[in-house]
Amino acid sequence: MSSSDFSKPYDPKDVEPRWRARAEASGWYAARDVGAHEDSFCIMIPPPNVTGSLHMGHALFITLQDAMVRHARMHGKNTLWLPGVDHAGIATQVVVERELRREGLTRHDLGRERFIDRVWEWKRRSGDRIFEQLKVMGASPDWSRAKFTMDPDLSAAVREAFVRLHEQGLMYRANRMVNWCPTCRTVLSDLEVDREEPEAGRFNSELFSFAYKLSDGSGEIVVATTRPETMLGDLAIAVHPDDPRYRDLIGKTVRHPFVDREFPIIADAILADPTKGTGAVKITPAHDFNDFECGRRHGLGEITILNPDGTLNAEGGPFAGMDRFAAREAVKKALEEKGLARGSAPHNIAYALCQRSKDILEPTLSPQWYVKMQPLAEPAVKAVEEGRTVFVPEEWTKTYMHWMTHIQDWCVSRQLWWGHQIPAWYCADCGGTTVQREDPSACQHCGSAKITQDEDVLDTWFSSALWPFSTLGWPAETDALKTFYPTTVMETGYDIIFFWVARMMMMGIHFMGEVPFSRVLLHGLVCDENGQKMSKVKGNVIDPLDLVHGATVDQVIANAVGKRVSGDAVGLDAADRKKFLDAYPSVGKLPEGFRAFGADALRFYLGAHAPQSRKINLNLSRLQGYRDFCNKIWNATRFALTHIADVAPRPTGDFPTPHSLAERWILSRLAAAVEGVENGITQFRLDEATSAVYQFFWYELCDWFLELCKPVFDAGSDAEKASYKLTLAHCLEVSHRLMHPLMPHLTEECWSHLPDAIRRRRSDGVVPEALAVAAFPNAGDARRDLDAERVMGVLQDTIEGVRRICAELGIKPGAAITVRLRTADPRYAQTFHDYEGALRRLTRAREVVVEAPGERPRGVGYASIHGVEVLIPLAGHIDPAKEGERLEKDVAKARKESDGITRRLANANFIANAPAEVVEKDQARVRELTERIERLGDALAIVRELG
RNA sequence: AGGCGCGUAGCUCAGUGGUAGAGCACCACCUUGACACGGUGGGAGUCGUUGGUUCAAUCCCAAUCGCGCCUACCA
Repeated sequence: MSSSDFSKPYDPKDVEPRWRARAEASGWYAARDVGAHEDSFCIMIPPPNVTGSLHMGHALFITLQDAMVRHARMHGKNTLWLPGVDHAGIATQVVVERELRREGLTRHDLGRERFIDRVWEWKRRSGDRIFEQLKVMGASPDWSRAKFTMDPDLSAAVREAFVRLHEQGLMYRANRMVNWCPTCRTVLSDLEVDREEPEAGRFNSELFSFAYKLSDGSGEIVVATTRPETMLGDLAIAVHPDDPRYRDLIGKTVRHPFVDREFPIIADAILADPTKGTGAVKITPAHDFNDFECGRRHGLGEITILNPDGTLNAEGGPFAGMDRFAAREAVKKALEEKGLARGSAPHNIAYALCQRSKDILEPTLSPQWYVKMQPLAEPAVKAVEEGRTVFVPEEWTKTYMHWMTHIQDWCVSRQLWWGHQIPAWYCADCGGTTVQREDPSACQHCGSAKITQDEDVLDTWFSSALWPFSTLGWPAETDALKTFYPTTVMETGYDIIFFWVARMMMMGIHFMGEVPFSRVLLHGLVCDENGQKMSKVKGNVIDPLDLVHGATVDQVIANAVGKRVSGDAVGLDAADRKKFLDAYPSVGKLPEGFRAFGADALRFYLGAHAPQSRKINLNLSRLQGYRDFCNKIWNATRFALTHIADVAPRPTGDFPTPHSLAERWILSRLAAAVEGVENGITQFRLDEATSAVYQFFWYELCDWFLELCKPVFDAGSDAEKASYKLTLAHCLEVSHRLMHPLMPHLTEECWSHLPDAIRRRRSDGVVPEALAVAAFPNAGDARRDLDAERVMGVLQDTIEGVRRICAELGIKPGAAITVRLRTADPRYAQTFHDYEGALRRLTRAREVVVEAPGERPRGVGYASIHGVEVLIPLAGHIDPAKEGERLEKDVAKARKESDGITRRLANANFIANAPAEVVEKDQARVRELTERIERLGDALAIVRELG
């Protein structure tokens, strides 16, 4: 067995790579194509971009999905987590073009074929890097099924989908207004457009006014624009029909000052708004969405003035060849010179920017392919209305519905080279379009061989929309599809509901006849400590791998601002450091830099946040806390192993028969933890799962049960020892299985060290090869025992009471004290007797005496807990002033609580309306408090006499 | 402009119609043979503000302030 020697401190750098290697050599994560859907569990990994490297968003989805997947697998489900990467059209092409630019080349220098070869080469070089990084995080997908959206089979699925949609009249080509990016030289879908709002209190543009002279020489009409250069494409001026300023001008024409053109002043109540600008709008049908509509309404035609690169074409007349921004200034200047300028005013517009290049987009007229959305959207809306697909958290349902019911046709063609080329061929002879599955050799319509394929490729999201079934072999009717479609869960970020989730819903229902997944789980964004989105510009990006492997603060900052330098972090300046430290104040508390927190600690940390919160603000000191928890698990296991090597086998198929109160108690708490984790994982509340297990393991198993084991191991009878050993070993073993979906590496390592006798066997009696393929804990592993919890609670509170007296009276831990416990309850008395050794050990008392209630001697530290009186005689040592202060504090606390409840009980309306159990609980509590106050009062009186 | 979300301890976050919880941080004590990446004890919040519903509101409703996100428009 490859395992550590359990050398002292926990070291993830040692543990994690070893288990990663073992997992890779194993078949643990393989799913089976059984052809039957029952008992299957399937999640499709949201495919990261080939260009990408691991970021916090990936780390988060790996944590959430892997926990669900491991949990399902351990429950014996036929579990498929299918990994893959996306070709990410624009993103990848941009990266490769950037690389070319460093060699002084553009893609046009290479030509389409050689450029695509180049991208493939780049993909081969770096394409699997993201998988390696997923492995570092401990992800457990079925690697043998890894897919790439440009694989031959997935490309065939894309073409099949395109052709079918075309045959069904749902895929069509149209000449419409689109958002054009002059830098990327492609059209973008509405979703790929970013809006840049102006900063508060600042103007980002100006509204420039100028006059058109009327053709008949009778005057002029003044229009206003933020884009003066577009006037070169103007074909009308629109005014509101009821606007008295312009009513008489309707029907007249104006003369263009720079090109030989006359055009009319028209009435358009839809577009013209008398309250805006001058009330007269210049109409540029080819370069504005509203103007285009207006132009169509009035049959104005369109004049395109821009080249694809954003320079002006021949229509620009004297301005032809100029860049659009240069042309803007030139047009303004020319208008001034002609005496047509009418001033300008500061103005604000929300620029439409390219998501990739950040360039300002130009609305342009262009022929593109569209998918008709309405017939696809309707069933997808219905599916959610009927609950066949459910969103968690459910408030996203509204967002989905709103978008789906206001949906526009989807522009799916892109003027790129990297992607799935559109399977449409245009005939030079008859002008017809041939769309088919196999590359045609002749025009479908006239038989001509002079056909050329559409140059464009499909939007990346088109192939992504098919992901839940294209990855399972569609369009063939495969066993994989039968087994895993519809998938169980789709887990992803809320930021791609429209891009991806909605489109998968539509395509899944359309092509498969069934929703692609029954639950959509949406997680939030991982942000910096102050809640700011991570970005290179802000300098607050943290690479999860730095957290896993450890790094100096400077290295992390270098990554954050994108100044990754091998070796030293050269080039960092004070501003970079300040930006980063402002974003992460708690880094100041990590003097030795970032330790290797390990993938398990990072997973546990990410899992500890409510997944449905919109933001997860990265807090490094909290992460450190979970790293400490890993160490705690490590050490507890290490301690236990020194005692349980000879543990007896667990009674067949059941949990140990608990002999003592402490054992019954810890098994009961274990049952609670099992329940908490089970519910947490199945209800998409990993935070509740992590907290259940953290609470149990640290505060119950380690702080109490382990400590209660020690006196038994020291001085118990053989039978007692054997029993405690079994219970301890059992709790550990179940804990390891319980925590495995959250912390796969650490738990594998710890579990591998447990004696075979204690490890849960499979139904065939064989010890599983690893936790990854072991059974998840269930009701057979532990049982709640509320009676044990109650009595144990008294013992715990009594011990804590003694400690508090000692701490607050300043009694040194070494002092030889005698603790007297007085109770009239024989059950408690028996418990105190049974745990006399533990009581001494845990309170550091020399002697513990259990006795019946009686007169109180003078000079004692005193407390009253659950009717148990705790007395610590300290004749000679005690400071009456301190003891008095302590008792007064206790009395005040009890009185305050009691008063509050009494006030409530005095309210007749409360008695009449509140549920009976609430009233009874209150009454019982008041009785207890009254008794306590009485006894504390007596004690206080005696102390006052002394003082 | 419309929609959504958030505002709880110094920080990061859970939570509930019955007078509040965690981790970290803080204070004091303890180097006890799993762990100082530890143990013990302690302090700390008028649950953004104002109204309303209720016997009872941090929780439900309304308004308001502050922050964030999304969608749309912008001559």
